[in-house]
Amino acid sequence: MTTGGVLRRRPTQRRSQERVERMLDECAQLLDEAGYAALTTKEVARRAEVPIGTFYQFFTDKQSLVRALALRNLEAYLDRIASRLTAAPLSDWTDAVDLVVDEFVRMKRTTPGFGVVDFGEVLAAPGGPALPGTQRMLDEALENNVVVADRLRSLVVESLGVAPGDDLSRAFVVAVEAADAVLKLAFRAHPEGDPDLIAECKRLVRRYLSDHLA
Amino acid sequence: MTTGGVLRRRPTQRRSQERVERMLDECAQLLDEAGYAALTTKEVARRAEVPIGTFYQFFTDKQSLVRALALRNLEAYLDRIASRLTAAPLSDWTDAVDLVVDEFVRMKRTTPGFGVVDFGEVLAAPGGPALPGTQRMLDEALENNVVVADRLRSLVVESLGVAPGDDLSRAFVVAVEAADAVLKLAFRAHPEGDPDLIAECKRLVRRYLSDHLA
DNA sequence: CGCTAATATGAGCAGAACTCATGTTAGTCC
DNA sequence: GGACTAACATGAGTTCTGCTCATATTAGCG
Repeated sequence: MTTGGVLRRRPTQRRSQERVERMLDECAQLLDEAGYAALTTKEVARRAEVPIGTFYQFFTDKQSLVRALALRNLEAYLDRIASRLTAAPLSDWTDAVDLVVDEFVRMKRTTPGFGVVDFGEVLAAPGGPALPGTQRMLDEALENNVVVADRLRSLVVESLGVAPGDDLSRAFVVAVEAADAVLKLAFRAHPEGDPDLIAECKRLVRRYLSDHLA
Repeated sequence: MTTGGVLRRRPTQRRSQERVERMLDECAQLLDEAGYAALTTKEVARRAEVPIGTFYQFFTDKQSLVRALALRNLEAYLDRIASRLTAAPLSDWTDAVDLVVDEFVRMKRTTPGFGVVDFGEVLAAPGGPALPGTQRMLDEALENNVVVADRLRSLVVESLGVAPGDDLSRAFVVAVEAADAVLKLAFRAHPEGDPDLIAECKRLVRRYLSDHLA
């Protein structure tokens, strides 16, 4: 796990590494139980059996905690996609859509706190939405979904051997953003993910990408 | 303005009505300035020149404030769509996509706090995401985007005279959810809304809906 | 003019995020 | 072993936010 610049200090000793991991686990649990608004640093610390001071040794912030969790989930997701692609390469690009969506659904069902992967507001740069003159760029990779889109694109392109067009990058970003939204809706509508909405999500993405990949 | 069951008590006298309106205005301003996390009830009250006690006379909650604002924006949006449709009926359903998206962009540019129209987490039922056994249903209309989708569908169907299929309802929900996500991305990428992403949003929706409306 | 419901007000309470001064351990070089 | 440094541990305390509530004032109406 890389957990980029998310932590205040990276734990080097075994015990503190375990503690950080435990805090992330409990954070995920609490997010699934009561949502972000009800998430409490004290409760996370209490459940992880860690004093509150230790929490703030490693996380600068409540957001920092959630961001670190999102990053961990995101990497787990991409790793699974990558390994499934190398295990069984694709014959058709439409299979890639199924694979990517199904894996999302699978992780959402099994991985606590997986719903936080996007979480635009929280994960974006601090200070809230675009202060005047700030103009956050796409390629600054502040957006989680943009990162996912980029990795997915390279994985799929590699596995299929397509010519990497320029606008393919943007197309993937759009597709990921849209699919993410529809899948989240599917899980808001039904705890296990509304099957019809999941199917529609695939149809949406296939329809949209067919121009670029057919 | 209807502001459903959002308020703790509906203001009947002129002065309090103005005060509630002023609080919503300042809320919108603050949301655009610093985002939801930095939003403070005290600051809203201070700017609206209303004591904090008065704030809680009308709003049960900080969320209640934001929900009321979202509702106000949402109704303004739908009203504009409706009046534009009656002013100049559509010849082609693809025009409806342009109209709906362009109007969204226009309002996002001009109306403070318009970004809050969806705001899944915040607007959803209190208690965070689906507690075990709760299973929030789509047709409970807790989802703002579902309301928007339904209204848009009836408006477009009416203006075009299409046969209202059963799955058209779900298709509109999916389209609205996806379009909303992509448009928000467009505004995160560029303060005025990235034109390429706006164009892609239209393409996405047209592609997806063509099965249902062609 | 009196009566009721609506409105007004801000000190104060509960609790959350986060700090910091002080103590303890792990690793390393001699 | 001992000495030294950097990583880690700790929880009482500070600050600030959401929100309440007892009490005072006003609007509308017969």
